[in-house]
Amino acid sequence: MERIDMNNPCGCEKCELRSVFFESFRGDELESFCRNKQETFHHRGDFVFHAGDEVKSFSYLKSGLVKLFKTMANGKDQIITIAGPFDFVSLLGTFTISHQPYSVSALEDSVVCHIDIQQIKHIVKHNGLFSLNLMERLGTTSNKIIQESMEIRKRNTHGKVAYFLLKLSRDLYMNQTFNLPVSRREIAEYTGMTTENVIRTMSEFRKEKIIRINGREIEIMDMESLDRISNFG
Amino acid sequence: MERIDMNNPCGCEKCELRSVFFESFRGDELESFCRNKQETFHHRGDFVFHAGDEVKSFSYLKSGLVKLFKTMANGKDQIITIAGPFDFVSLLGTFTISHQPYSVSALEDSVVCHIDIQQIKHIVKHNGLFSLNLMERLGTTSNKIIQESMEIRKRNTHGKVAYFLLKLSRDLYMNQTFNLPVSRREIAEYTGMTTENVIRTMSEFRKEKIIRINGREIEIMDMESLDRISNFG
DNA sequence: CATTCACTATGATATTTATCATAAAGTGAT
DNA sequence: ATCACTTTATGATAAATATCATAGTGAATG
Repeated sequence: MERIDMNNPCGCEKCELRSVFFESFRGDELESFCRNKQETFHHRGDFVFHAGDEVKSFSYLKSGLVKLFKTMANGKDQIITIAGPFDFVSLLGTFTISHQPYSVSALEDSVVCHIDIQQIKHIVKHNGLFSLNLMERLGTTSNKIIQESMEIRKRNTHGKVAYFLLKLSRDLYMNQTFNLPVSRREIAEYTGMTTENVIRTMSEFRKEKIIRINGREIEIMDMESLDRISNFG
Repeated sequence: MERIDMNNPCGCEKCELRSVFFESFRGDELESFCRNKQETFHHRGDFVFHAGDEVKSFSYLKSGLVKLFKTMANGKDQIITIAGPFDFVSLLGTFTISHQPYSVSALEDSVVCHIDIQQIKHIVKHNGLFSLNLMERLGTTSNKIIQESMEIRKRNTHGKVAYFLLKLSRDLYMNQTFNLPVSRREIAEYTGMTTENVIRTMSEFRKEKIIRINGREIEIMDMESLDRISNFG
């Protein structure tokens, strides 16, 4: 993890969260916000938080890709969700709990923005528009996680893998060819399957010419079939 | 569904949400709140919301027990969570979405409090302390759902059923003897198993003298074993 | 450059879970 | 009380998934 020293700390012109974090600021709130905002850079594989860490900041992903996960008693990880740019890395619990419930680590080189938790609480308390905007945004995030968890749960192994590949293709990369940001083991941790069955399922998709696999590169060749497997499997 | 006419609309002396809904009110907010708050009564089995209904209010459970669920394409239900007194029935999505993502129905006779969504948004916007309190409370709820979903997912069928029975006994009824508020089919919908396997698993627990079943009444006879099954199954 | 280690891959087998079939018991309505 | 319907129950079988074993591949490291 490296701290980023910025000459322009609030150079967030392209930030999708502008509407939440800036358009509702008043008076000296913006200045105070910029003064306290910190960015950290994390190489692929590095941790952003460890489960159990003290919650000091409210954080969101500026660029890259991270996974939120929990390490179970048997040492295996369980992935809760994968977050992309402008997704919150701290979930809502941040407001009530003192220690991170999940670990967060970088799947790709990532930049995370941290806002001091006390400062966020202060702004929420004193700026209603900001509160409302933040609440809407946080609600969407939590809802998405719950939604996705239900979607994956109801599918069989083929459906789970198809759903995951489609999610990457459609929501994250918006392209039918993309580089898998996760290992087969991580897909297993996310979908609740065994690694072997993820590999087997992807091999079957390959043999049936539904996808093409070239190292980390995946091309969805038969979107219709993959969709059918995702919806009926 | 019956509307309740109250002579004392804000007679919520025992409400656990007092701190969120009252202690942060200022000036005429309390009066306005009481004027607009509505309560509805729902008999066991009745719907509180149907998925797809327009979101008009922000709602929480005053008494009783409800389930939040989704009806899938194949007609089967998937239970997201079971909510008890003072749990929110509207999740966070309420702030962003226009239509209910889930159906809600009463497992026991229930009273639900509804606050006009526009009014809630207005208060959030103008009362920072209320915002912060509400956000904390909503965060806890969402977190609990996500948490629970992960807990269930990682268990095998025996572990799922054991976990569910322990949850009822410990969190909801705080007693090792209680009346099951749900059918075996609903346990299946909540845990993602088949009804037959829920029945079979409970029968096995009965045969092994871990639980006693007498109609709807369940007594956990061997808490230690059930705990072991929940934790290692 | 060799070595180690994680990842991908595949087959054989065991286990778990779902499906199908049947029946008894409970529930609500008339 | 009777009928229709749902829930609980159990067994037999099929299907899905996990486990175990083995090996090739690729990436990182000294």
